[in-house]
Amino acid sequence: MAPSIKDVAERAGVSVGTVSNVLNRPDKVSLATREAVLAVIAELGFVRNSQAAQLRAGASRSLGLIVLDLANPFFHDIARGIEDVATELGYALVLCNSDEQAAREERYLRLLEEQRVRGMLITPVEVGSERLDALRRRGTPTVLVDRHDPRIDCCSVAVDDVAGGELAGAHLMASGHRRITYVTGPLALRQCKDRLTGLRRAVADGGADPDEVVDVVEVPALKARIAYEAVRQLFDDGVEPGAVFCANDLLALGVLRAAISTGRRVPDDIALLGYDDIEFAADAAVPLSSIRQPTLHIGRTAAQLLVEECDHPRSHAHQQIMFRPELVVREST
Amino acid sequence: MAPSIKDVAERAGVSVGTVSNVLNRPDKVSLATREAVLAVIAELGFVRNSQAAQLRAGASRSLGLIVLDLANPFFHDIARGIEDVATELGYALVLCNSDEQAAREERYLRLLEEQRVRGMLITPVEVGSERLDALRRRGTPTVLVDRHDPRIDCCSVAVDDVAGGELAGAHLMASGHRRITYVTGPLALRQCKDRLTGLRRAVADGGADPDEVVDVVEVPALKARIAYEAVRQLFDDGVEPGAVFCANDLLALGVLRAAISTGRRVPDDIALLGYDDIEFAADAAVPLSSIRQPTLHIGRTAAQLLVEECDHPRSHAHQQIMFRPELVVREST
DNA sequence: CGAGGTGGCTGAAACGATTCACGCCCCGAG
DNA sequence: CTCGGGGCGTGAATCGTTTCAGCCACCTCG
Repeated sequence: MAPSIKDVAERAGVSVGTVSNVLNRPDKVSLATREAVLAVIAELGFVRNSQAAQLRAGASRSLGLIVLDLANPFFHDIARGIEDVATELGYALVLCNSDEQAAREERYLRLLEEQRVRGMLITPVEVGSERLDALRRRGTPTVLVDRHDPRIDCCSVAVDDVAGGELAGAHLMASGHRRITYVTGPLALRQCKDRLTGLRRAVADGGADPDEVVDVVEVPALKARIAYEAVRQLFDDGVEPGAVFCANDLLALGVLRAAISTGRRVPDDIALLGYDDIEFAADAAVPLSSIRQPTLHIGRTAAQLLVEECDHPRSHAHQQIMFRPELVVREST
Repeated sequence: MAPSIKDVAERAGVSVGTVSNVLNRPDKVSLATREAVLAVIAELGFVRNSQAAQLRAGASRSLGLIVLDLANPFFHDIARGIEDVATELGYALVLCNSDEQAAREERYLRLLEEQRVRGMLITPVEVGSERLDALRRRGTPTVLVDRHDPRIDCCSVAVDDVAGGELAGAHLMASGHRRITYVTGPLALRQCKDRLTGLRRAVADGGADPDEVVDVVEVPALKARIAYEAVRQLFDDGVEPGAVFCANDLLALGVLRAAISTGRRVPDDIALLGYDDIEFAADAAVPLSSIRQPTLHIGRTAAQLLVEECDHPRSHAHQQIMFRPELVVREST
């Protein structure tokens, strides 16, 4: 089949040990031999079998990443940051998409553990997964991404959603709004709830009563269409929200569509603020103001923490890192 | 370190062969032994080392996929289709993102070959890559995705872009437009060129002169912002395109923004037709008509072809499959 | 009672790369 | 001339799993 190091050795008239040395510590081999071996490698089209190498070495040079949804620009950018750092530091990244299904997550966890990844980055479908815990106990360094789990002791990188909500609230208050509609996905999601908490806190800090200022419209999914329909319904009911803060940009896009399709002007009739600052936000019919999360940075940091733990397991100390989001003002507010 | 099959065997008081049998052909082992072994496996937290298994087996159960840009919904959906089929058929998928950089593609090709993937799915940065060719010659089954290369003999799955352009042209002609602006990325890209070819053909088929009907606006990148600026410029120059066909939805989103921000009505003042039917198309301020490519189906088919070749290399015959796109009419035309 | 079968299990070989203790050769110093 | 040492190479052991020839005990049937 594919030529092995042994075939190369035979053809070049040297021992397998020497071929291995050419590959891994060329300075230990005389120039003449090295060149002869390299010539044979090229001639035979030899490609190292990394499974065998890693089996012998006892540890691979790859990291596993399991995200909830690669189609989501938020996770996509995080993955990108992780990949960049992993590559820089000489690790390969195996990218997996759990699609928010525990069964898929479970399958990937097993797969990655069987492949003996050196470390794992994961946004778990639900915190406290048994399999994940087992993986950690068996000694695979693990970093939680966009999640914290106070019960388990490991590194994590997340974003302060309460602070994001505060940023939003402060911005809308500063623009003079005294009635703010919060369009959100299920409040059972921590992110959605935290952003509301922040929003109310900012309103209170502005000297107003959150209960009077903030109206909540909870929709069952973080999708543009759903928000569009919910807001159309609002309009039909005669409600005219002067300022809308959305739990993510997709919802905001839906609200924008509802406004534009009914002849309302943004930001004149309705101020609109999103969350996440996805790529489409800037290119929407009215460029959206949004709360930006430092996605690339999150990814980079997570990868750095993980590699640090992989490379220096003894001296490593777990860290829980919390990033602060940032307000991006465009034309919708 | 991690317990091996040998540790399990010792603890259970059986031979390693028996443990392996419990894992791989449980019917060959008596109930009592099987249960005893499984109990020890659970107790020790044994996880099979698939590197060793695959080394011994001489072939892995994983496929490699290298796409140009995972952030692009088109590729994302294709990847999804591939992943689904791979999983169904018992293969794992290793997902890589070349980001349209030849160097990254090259690196991933090497990585995947070293990992001995069983087969490869790829949208090459440029057709005729040396390394890819070498990989094929060395015997790794390969399927081209969204590309054809007449010079090399392998399976491929693509979409007929000329047909897509025709669909667009016919639709706009049928709506009574006798002046069509084609907003496109670099015509050096085959897709952009083919879609134009199709558009002109449809115009000719409709009994009109393509040179009179079709205006081309070529912009340097397939990005919303660029299209927005180009169309604003058009407006400033006093040009009023009655119908715009865009080489992809991102461009169309940019055109839509230009129209809305200048008070023009879609579709009344400008009919607008996109390409790809990305998720955002349906939720744009004015839901976009678009040409849909059967992305999931492309992915599924590509994976099926590849697995077929992997599983039956002797009887396999290469196929070049071409899908036809489909017109989706919404509110923008 | 013996031959033949069969179910259940054993143990060693093999996969391909890495590593390391050890040999060989040659040169220079004493 | 001898001894020591450095530079190059060698080849066997090793990683964890799978596979397969073969062994044992027991059963069945003539």
